[in-house]
Amino acid sequence: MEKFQEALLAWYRENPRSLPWRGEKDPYRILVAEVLLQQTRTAQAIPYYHRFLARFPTLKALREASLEEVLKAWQGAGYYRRALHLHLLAQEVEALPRSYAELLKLPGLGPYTAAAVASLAFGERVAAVDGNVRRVLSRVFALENPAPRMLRNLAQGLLPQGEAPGEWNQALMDLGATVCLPRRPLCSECPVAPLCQGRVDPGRYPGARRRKVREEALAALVLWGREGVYLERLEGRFAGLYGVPLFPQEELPRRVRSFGVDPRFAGEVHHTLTHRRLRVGVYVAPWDGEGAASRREQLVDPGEKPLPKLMEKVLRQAQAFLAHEGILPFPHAKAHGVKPFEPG
DNA sequence: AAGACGGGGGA
DNA sequence: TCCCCAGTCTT
Repeated sequence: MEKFQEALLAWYRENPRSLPWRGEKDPYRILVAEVLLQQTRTAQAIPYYHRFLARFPTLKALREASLEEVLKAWQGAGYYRRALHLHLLAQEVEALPRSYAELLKLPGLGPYTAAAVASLAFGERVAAVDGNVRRVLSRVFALENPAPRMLRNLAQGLLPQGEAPGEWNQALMDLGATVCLPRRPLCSECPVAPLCQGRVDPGRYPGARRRKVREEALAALVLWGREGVYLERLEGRFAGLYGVPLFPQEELPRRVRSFGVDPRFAGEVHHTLTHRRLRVGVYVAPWDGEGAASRREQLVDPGEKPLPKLMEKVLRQAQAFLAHEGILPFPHAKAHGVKPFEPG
């Protein structure tokens, strides 16, 4: 496999991607990049990388911030548990541990991220196996459905002796990201194509994972007043973020009764998650919190809270409806701009 | 082993 | 539409 290593390293020296965290030495900044990159495309992660680090430049700054501030900086990036784990981790350790084994114990760090940080920041000889590496190795060795364990062993055995482990890991990932593409790989440009056992049928390796998408009918209740909208801290899905009450469609009558309101239908919004298609009926009602003193203080400007994209859609829909009806919108209306109301 | 967890981009 | 992304955590 020496030829494989030489060919890939030679290619990488000529074709490295230019990324904000390339050449970065600060383990904390490397960690933030790697966590942001979990299940997230590089192009999507880059703006958040800059935003997050501008706000929390050091582990200490992150530690001293509130969870809500951290989530606010993460808003829009998705998989919000990542932000929670980063904040948690900052409380747990004074400084980042320097070994793979210790890094693996931290919340939010699995085999990939621990290996990436250990190799990139501390030069440890551990292979980082992400989706790119999985795809590259599956093709090179014609593996249709390799187990994570055997893939890690395989990658570990491939680490070259004379090369910095971090460089090697990045070389493998760059190849996957720019040449060994999921669909229609650019085999004619691939430095290891002559050694690739899967080249005859790249689409076969690794085999496709199928996922079933289920539909969910929900209702959102937008209670608005002069001071803002009634928001609560969400649990389960979008845990830690804020939003208007969201529940299964069939619970609408019960929830309406419990708030003592008489809402109007403001339209529907759709939102897709990895394994779910959400169809959300938006219902709006004026509300001043009367008869529910404990809730009155929850009337806030949504712009101040970390909201998931779904809630932004819901609020936009509600606000468009109110504008269409000539009703005074809630304070945050201007922040998002008013879109024409579209019935149905 | 399977499901949950966001959001977006490319074919 | 479907795929899947520099994955991790929980049943």
